[in-house]
Amino acid sequence: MFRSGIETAIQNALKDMGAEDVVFVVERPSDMAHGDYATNVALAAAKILKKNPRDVAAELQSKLENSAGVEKTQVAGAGFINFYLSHDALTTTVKEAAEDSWGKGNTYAGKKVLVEYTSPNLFKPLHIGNLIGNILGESIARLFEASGADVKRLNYPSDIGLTIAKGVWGLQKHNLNPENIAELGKAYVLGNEAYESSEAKEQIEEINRALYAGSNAEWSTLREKGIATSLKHLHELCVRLGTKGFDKEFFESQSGVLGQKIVSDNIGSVFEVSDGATVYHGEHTRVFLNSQGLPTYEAKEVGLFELKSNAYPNFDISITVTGKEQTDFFRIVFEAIRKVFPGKTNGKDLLHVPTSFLKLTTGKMSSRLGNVITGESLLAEVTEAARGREDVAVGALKYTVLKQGSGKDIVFDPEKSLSLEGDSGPYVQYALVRARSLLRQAKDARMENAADGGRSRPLGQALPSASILLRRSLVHFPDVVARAAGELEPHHVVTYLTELAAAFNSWYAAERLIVDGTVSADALALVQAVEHTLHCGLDVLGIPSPEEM
RNA sequence: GCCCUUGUAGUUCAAUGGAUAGAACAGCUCCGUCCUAAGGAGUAGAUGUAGGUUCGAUUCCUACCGAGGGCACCA
Repeated sequence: MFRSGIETAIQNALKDMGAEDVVFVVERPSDMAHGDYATNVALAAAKILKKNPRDVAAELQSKLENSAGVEKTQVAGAGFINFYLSHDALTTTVKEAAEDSWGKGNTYAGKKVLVEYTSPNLFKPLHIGNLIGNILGESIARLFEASGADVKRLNYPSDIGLTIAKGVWGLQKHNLNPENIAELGKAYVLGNEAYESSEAKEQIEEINRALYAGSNAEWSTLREKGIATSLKHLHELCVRLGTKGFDKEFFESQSGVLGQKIVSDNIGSVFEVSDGATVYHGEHTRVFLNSQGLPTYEAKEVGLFELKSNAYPNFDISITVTGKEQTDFFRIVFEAIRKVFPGKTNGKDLLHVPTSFLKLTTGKMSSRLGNVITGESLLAEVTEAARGREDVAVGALKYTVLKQGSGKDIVFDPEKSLSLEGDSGPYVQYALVRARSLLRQAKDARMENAADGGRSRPLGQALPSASILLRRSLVHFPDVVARAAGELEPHHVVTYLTELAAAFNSWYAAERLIVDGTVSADALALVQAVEHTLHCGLDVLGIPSPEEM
């Protein structure tokens, strides 16, 4: 990593100049013409040293010229110092990029990170919102793994409550089969309609109470069968989406009972009774136990924390990925949890990562259940558009979800389906497929050690060749992964991969790897580096890497 | 009413307080004896409004306008 070397060199130079406390960055310049790294240190130090920024830059420049891997430095603009990597440094990077350790950082080494995501309402058909949470959570889990953390994947399905009661009512009333996922979904929709129209409101509430109490064997059996069917279906869909298995699943039926007890035990210290309900007064007041003494979603979160922290007492970071409408809710609930469990939460991060809403424009999906587009029908629809390739469809879907910052709405037109060209998952997958195809064919070619054509390019002159641009893009992959993990923002990886794929496609159009049955060692190493980087990048996003398309 | 998030090309998204605001789709031009055209090259097009802080603001602050969400027994 040349960047950290440059940072250290700058810090030493600052010390010489008596300006140690200057806050500066070494970053990738927005334009490659400005070099491979740039720093604003002179601009930041100028004020403290009471000198002209360009003079400070010139002074620093002379002290930085011999940084590792740097061929040339340059003072530019208002006082930026630009660094150009040497040919040897790029060659070293290309070699490193083909190794297993590429893109594997250690910024979270030794940390235990819990990522809770997907967490559907069992009985309800899996909708697009569940899919988005699953996609984002999986990528965050993989980013932390790539950064050295010990990651535990957690799923927190809702297996008790009004939703389940509605489903049980529908199963019984309409004599539907709880072991058939389609009939189960239908039962929920019918139950929901009946509840909304108050046709069966009281019956369903009675079922709900009986399920909590376990007092009706027939209803409880329907519930258990439905849960088993629903979970099985969820796990199958996770496999299709490429989610690694969950390490643990916690259920609301467990967290509710626990939460109820913990909240009751903390009345007076953390919670108060108000109008018969047990509440927490934070930024605003939230009800943890309703006036019947039953746990609300809030109390269940308290119970869930107890379950999580008992299973993983040494965790460092606990991440919950859910819809962004719950942002305020979690702010207050985490605050309450910290008061209930000061010892267990001290020094630990409790984070909520909001998922986007998927806003549908006009248009219909071919199969619907109730008024909701199911995850499966969406996947089927996109697979059809992807010429029958589910791996390409999963790539397209995940790319669309992950390409923007989390929590920002995704506008989606089901008629147009998802983009399969340009800035899209298949675009990156296709670049990888091309690289793999080249590597397969290169096995039969003769190897030559001829130097790459860009070697003697005089800096600052002529347009850099496609292969030079490609090498210079490769350098930044580890930084991008580290930043994405630190910010919980997979979209940085998406943006980077698209740029790398574009640079590779330009190279592919401009230059040939195999000429008259021979390949150059340099060029082959470059293709191997690109192949490996694209693969690692897609892997961190949870997007499949196809062999051919 | 209070709180949170958000406003960038016709559209969908980028841009840790920095240099000429990047892509893609749609539009208009080109590229097919050649490693997979789900590709490549070119062209045109954007920071909601008004102030402020700063050497420098899409980014930070204030107000206004627009959009989404939340605010007591749902999850």
